[in-house]
Amino acid sequence: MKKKTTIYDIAEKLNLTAATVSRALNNNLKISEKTRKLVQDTAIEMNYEINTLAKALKSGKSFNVGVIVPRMDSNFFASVIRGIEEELHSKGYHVIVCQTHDEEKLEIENINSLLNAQVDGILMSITNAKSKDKVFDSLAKKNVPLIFFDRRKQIPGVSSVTIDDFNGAYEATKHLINQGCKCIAHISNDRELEIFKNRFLGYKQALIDHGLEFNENFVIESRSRVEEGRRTMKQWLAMETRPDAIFSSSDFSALGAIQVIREHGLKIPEDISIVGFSNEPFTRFMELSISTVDQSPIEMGKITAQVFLEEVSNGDKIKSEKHVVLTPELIIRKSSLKTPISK
Amino acid sequence: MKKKTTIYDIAEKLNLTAATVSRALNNNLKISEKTRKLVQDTAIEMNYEINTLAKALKSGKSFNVGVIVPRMDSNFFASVIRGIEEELHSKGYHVIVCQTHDEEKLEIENINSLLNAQVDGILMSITNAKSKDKVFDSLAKKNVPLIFFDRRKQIPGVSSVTIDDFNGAYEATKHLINQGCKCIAHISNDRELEIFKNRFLGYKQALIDHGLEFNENFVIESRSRVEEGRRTMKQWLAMETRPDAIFSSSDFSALGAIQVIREHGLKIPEDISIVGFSNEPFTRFMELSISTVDQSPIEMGKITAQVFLEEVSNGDKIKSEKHVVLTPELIIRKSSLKTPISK
DNA sequence: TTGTAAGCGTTATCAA
DNA sequence: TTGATAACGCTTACAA
Repeated sequence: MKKKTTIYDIAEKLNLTAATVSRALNNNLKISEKTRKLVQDTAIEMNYEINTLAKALKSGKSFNVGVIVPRMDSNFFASVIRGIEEELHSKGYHVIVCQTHDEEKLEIENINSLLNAQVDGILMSITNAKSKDKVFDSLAKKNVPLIFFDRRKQIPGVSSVTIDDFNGAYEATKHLINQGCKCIAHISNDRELEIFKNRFLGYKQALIDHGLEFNENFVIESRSRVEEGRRTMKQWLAMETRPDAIFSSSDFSALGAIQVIREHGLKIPEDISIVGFSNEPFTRFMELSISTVDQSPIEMGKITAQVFLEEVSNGDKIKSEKHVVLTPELIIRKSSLKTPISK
Repeated sequence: MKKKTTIYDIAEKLNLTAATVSRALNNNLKISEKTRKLVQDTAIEMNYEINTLAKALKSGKSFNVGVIVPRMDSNFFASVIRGIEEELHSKGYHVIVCQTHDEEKLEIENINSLLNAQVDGILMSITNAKSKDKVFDSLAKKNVPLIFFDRRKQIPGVSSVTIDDFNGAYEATKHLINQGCKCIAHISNDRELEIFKNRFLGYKQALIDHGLEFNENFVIESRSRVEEGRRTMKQWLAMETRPDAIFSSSDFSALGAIQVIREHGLKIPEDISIVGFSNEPFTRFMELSISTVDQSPIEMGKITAQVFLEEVSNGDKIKSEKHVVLTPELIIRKSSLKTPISK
């Protein structure tokens, strides 16, 4: 029970040749119905299973794709990955997931080792936009499709799937303004990355459009983590005039801000209103549910996978970028609703 | 810039043979220092990169391992995976992650498609213990190492890495008893799975050891999800005598229980005390922080990977099971501390 | 120390 | 419709 059956074993048993067996197994070619049936039946009988490694060597395709995310213990990325998997499994692809933990070094390592694993493509949410062009160049040279989702970077020839972050941020900020907030602060993040730049711009534009003053002191960049949200909020509470609302580019830093606000004895949403970003499950489950912006991650994953499949099927044709932009949805919860809806 | 350089290209350029190049590249063998250096230098110069597919075909190893988890958007599983990755990357392995979403059908599909992807081993946390022996048999037949972590099943010859769930549950329950709770309910889960059986047994034993009555009505099986915790808690609150403490086998269902308790106007921990399991980050971040049991997931991942590596290096020797059991740590927070420590 | 040649399991091309 | 053969890129006895 050790050795695996190959097409040669089947061929031998049926007095055929491996080529014929291969054809019969792959259906499509010119093969008599009789031998096809015969081959397929004995294949089952002999427990034959194709050796994907051999097939991969021959075809030059591994049917593995790499997915690189900053982390996978957030609902957002886990859901994107799920979407990717659902779309790709049925096409025979497998997904190798790597985490960067927001470390550029790990990101580069991941790309290289995925290349080394002969993946047919890399779908990624970039961690850090600075000067990684060398790695991306080598991807291009090797003709390995690269597709960004969510956190992207402008690279000629590289497609992306994102949401309309500007709009999501604009609507969130507008909502806070409608709630009567006058001094809205923004927890931003590395604005070298488009998503954070756009969230910032949407926030700023909403202020301007509604006649509120934009104040640089009320925008701080921090990473998407609870501790960073805490740090940022502390800075603002130490200022002489404190904000009366926070629009955070991340649910995690929003949560950190909420903790600090409460520790200072302030009330949410009365004293300070909050809106986060991503619709992480905990925003719904908190005693004080958190308003946020949903990014339809599963759909994002599926579409990313589809874009990848398109690029693969296009093969060596002239590369063309494709940019899909999904529409975000503002979800209003307790943390920003000053006039509660009656139960 | 299309075609990749192979060892033949290098051989040709240096008037050597592919075999020599291969040897020079793989260091170890008998090769003159001179040619080795020469080969390695030109390899770099020509941008040579080994074709892992060919190597895999030849060696019969893909250097991919499959990891199957119920879900990866929980900190616990994400951290285990991280541990596995950290340990395995340095050995040249890649990790293919699959989620079962607690569906047995998906689990079987995942196993099969990982086998199809020629993985060198499967590390998994099983979803459902019932009658899957066929799949596991085929793993054994193919000589693909299988290692369970956390959620395991007793299969002869299969190693596992778990925590001492009995002890974790015992300590958690004892803590509730020490807090003065008399009627402690237990949110269990599929007890076909050892971890849940053991948590149940630890809970029960703690009751018995401390002279409390064990009542079957206060043990309900539910899946590890917020909604399920809600459902379970509602059942208990509808009973004539309600519990004064809950020990949940999952942080997620503990959270659901907490929501329902509050919706009924009851106070935590005064009216009902709660302890969860897994130390998910949200248990720490809640306004009402949740007591829980830490399972050191990263270490669990690393050890699981080590056990895998051992099995691989053992090769075809007689199989022997190995069972590593880690010690859990009870973390006491607000949800179960009736006499708060002074700040 | 290096070369020769076979083989890993498939598929594609050409011929029969 | 089927067979023979080469090729994918690498490793490894065996020979030289």
